[in-house]
Amino acid sequence: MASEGTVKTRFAPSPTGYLHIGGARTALFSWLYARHTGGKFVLRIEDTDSKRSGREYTAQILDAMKWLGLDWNEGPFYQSDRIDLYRSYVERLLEEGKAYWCECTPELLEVKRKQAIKEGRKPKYDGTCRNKGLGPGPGRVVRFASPLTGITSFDDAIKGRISVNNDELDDLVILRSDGMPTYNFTVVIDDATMGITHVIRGDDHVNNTPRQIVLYKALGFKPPVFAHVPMILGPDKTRLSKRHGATSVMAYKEMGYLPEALVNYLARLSWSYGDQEIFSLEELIRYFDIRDVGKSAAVFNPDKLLWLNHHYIKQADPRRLARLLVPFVKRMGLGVSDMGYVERVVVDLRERSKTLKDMADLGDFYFKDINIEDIPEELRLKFFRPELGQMFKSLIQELDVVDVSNQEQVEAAFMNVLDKYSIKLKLLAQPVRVALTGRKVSPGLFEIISTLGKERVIARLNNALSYMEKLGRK
RNA sequence: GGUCCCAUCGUCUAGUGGCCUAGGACGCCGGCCUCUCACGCCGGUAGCAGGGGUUCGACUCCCCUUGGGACCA
Repeated sequence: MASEGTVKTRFAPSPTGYLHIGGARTALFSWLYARHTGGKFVLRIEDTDSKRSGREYTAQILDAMKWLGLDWNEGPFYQSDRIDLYRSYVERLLEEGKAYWCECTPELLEVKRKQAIKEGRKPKYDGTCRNKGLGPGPGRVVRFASPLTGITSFDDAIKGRISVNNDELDDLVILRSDGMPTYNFTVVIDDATMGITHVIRGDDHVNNTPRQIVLYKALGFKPPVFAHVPMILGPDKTRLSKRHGATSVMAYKEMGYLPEALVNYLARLSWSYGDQEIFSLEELIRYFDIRDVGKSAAVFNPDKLLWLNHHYIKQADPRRLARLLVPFVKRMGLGVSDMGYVERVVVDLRERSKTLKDMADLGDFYFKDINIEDIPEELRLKFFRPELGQMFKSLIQELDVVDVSNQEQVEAAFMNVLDKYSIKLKLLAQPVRVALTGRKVSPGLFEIISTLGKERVIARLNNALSYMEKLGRK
């Protein structure tokens, strides 16, 4: 029960698919505005189109909302539970003469529509049944008697004042012949009866708004504040869709993105706070205001999201990162036992991993044995030269007597070897790296050695050493 | 087609009539750091769609054009 003046926003997805990037941004703005004003945020599932709605999608949407951290104060409400309510309002409009039964068949309407277009007239309902005084009957629908003259306008909190001539408005169907209420009608009933004060939704609803406002008026409801947020576009400047790549929120989770990165990125699409790019959730709540939302559409930029993700990976608490990394490691078929170990791995890897997926890929060697056969032959021949054998042997001896968990001691062990043979670290570094990781690119050597631990390190160095010796004998 | 909306670097944006020789960020390019790759740091590249007004003065206000988007089917 919202007291007078308390903000109440909502997010009302229809469960016809996953929660996508655009929907998530709209939800985020609604949520932020509610949190910013100390108001309430309602979740409502618009599942009246039962043919296209799926219970599994509803669950997915709720999961995605939770993952993003967008919690709701009321709901989720399901429109399918409210059919009787909608019908009672249809009934009321009928009784008050503000709606009427219509027997025009879809086929007839289609003919008329084509005719109208041909003659250059607007293809809208011609009001044939408006004054027939019809009652219910098979195949009949209920239409709202929209005002024929005048102007409907509203002050959009983002776009400014928007006006439309009432003669542009159709006598829209509010109850289908199958007894189901239509979208434009149910939204109005829901938003009004739920006490929504600010309807924050996608730009694509601007044209529906005047139709809804005339309904509000006919029903005696006070229209809420409308705020239409601009679309998110793909690189080709058309509405973001699957063909532009991943658009489902949960797909980003699967790809190894952190929710705070996606939230931060999404918040900065059509919204800004001076020059600031990085926002904690607390800052977003503190600074967000619909007044600062821009009017124009924004192109989704995966590179910038990736940059933000990397930023948050670098910032994240290692314990949390370790926990989040595990599924990605397991997905590669590798096992994880010691979480303390994973934490150290994560610290080694985070500077150079933009996603958790990257981290798992780059750090596979922490979680599996590196046998000689696992190392590409090209690398073996290039780096495991027989003349390095002595140095490897010496390095193994040095490492064997220090505490490798201490990076300074590891470094000192290397220095001893380098001094002994009067060589630069450069000469030894890549061969050792390849021996330990099976690849040319990795975190710093001393870090790796510390993390891997003496046993793994010496085993891998020995593997490389015997390979060198074998090569030398040939 | 009709109606509605939008328009600053490639992209996200700051800018609300003089602070703009248009700022920041991503990306890109160059440099430094360096055991590889990164991180980091330093520097660079690039924009007010076009045309009319209004004004002493327009990125900022108005109009038109162009371009883009959405909705209605």
